[in-house]
Amino acid sequence: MVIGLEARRLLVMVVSCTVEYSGRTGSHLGEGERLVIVKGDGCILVHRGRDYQPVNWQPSGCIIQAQASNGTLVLKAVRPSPLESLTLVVKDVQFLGTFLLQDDAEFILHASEEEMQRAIILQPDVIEPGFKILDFEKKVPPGFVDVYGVDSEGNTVVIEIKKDPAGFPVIKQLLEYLKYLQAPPGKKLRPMIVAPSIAKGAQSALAKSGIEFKQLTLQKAVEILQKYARSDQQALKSWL
Amino acid sequence: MVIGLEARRLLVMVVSCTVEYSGRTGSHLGEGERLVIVKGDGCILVHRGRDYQPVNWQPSGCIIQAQASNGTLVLKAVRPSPLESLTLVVKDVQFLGTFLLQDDAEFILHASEEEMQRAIILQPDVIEPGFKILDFEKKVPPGFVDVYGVDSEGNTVVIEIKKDPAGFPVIKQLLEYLKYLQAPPGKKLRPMIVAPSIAKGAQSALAKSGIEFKQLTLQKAVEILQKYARSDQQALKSWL
DNA sequence: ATGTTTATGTCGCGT
DNA sequence: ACGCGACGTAAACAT
Repeated sequence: MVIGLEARRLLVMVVSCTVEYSGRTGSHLGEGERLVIVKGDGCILVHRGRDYQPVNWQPSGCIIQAQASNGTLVLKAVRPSPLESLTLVVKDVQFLGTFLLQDDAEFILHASEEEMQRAIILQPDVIEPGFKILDFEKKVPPGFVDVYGVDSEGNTVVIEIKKDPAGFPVIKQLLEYLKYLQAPPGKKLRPMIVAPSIAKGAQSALAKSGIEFKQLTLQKAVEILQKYARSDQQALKSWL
Repeated sequence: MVIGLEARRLLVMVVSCTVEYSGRTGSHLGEGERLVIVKGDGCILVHRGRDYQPVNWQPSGCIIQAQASNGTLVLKAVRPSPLESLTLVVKDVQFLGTFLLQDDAEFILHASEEEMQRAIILQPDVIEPGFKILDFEKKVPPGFVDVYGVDSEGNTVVIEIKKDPAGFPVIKQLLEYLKYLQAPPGKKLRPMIVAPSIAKGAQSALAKSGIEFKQLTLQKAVEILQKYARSDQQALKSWL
């Protein structure tokens, strides 16, 4: 008897089983009770009683077959490339249910770096009075300059934004960008890192690099966004 | 009314809910049906109908509170450090169950590097004819030499094993080990990397370093292990 | 189809 | 507690 793994349906079961994995490497898990989830897109998760991550799994896009014989159910999930297979031998089913999840909502992730950028664009003087934006996501060969503008005296300001404490990598990255940028005649090129703080060991390297640092916390950025955007505050006002 | 989140128990529910996350960054997910899992160690997973990974989650070790009011259940999972919170507003419960998973099995992951080492130890001439093992996991100040032996001419061979394509780090590591090793008088010291392949940019560095490269794939290693070990083939013969 | 980069990565280990 | 590297990382994005 073969269980029809209903297309588009979510299969949830609590079972006693063993799990074998073979592929990029291999694993073995003896008998025990686990929560098994099979999703409609052909991925499978085997969860134990603790830990965020499943003890065994197979990502979406693999072929799942199930067959029962002699009172045991064997679930097999094979991923074509890279070739790897997950095999569950189910001895005992404590719970089994299938669900059709009605879920059309859009998932919105607020990338804080993007919000910091938006805050600077909306209110450039958060950097310093008189700062004007010329461009953002400006293309240079190694990547994109987050914000590009001029200060009150006409000097070019090149801003790299970091949501985390600014460390060596961002210093290196910004120095790389500078190779492809230059200030107008008689003006200076002011490289600047905008971040909530400076990483522990990076203070002296930052000083030596000639890069300026301007503190901007996510909280401050959010305040600015709130001030300018009356709509879309729902996600923000539920802080606690 | 507050649901008692039974200690050590696994809570599984299929609900219609909204999810807000705020912490390292933030996210918003409108109403829809999802599978929610709360484990005994205080982690929470919100799964949609597709994809291996949960759409929202909180790792283990966070404080989970639940309160019901006006027909809606609010689940909150707060992680102290880094401070972040996940909030579910549950409108409708399609399924709810709690389970006590009896699971004492040990999870065994076959680290392929270890199996490559075992294959070399079982059959040293997989490296080259006449190669003899003197020691493995041999202690040197910076770490452990994977395999240590002599070739047919009495030269000392120092082997570092990598399961992934050998890159710069392993070259550096092996060179480090060499500082603490020396060949017998009149003999050579032969550093060697054993790996399935050489990483993209590492070819020339490897040549310059004076380190030899011997290809050994996991598959070849497994073949050798199979040849020598008649037992423990169960995990291997169930392919497909 | 393959390679590269990101991530609310998570997790384990060493200091 | 913090920093670092590994992971069967997975997934998105570019080639």
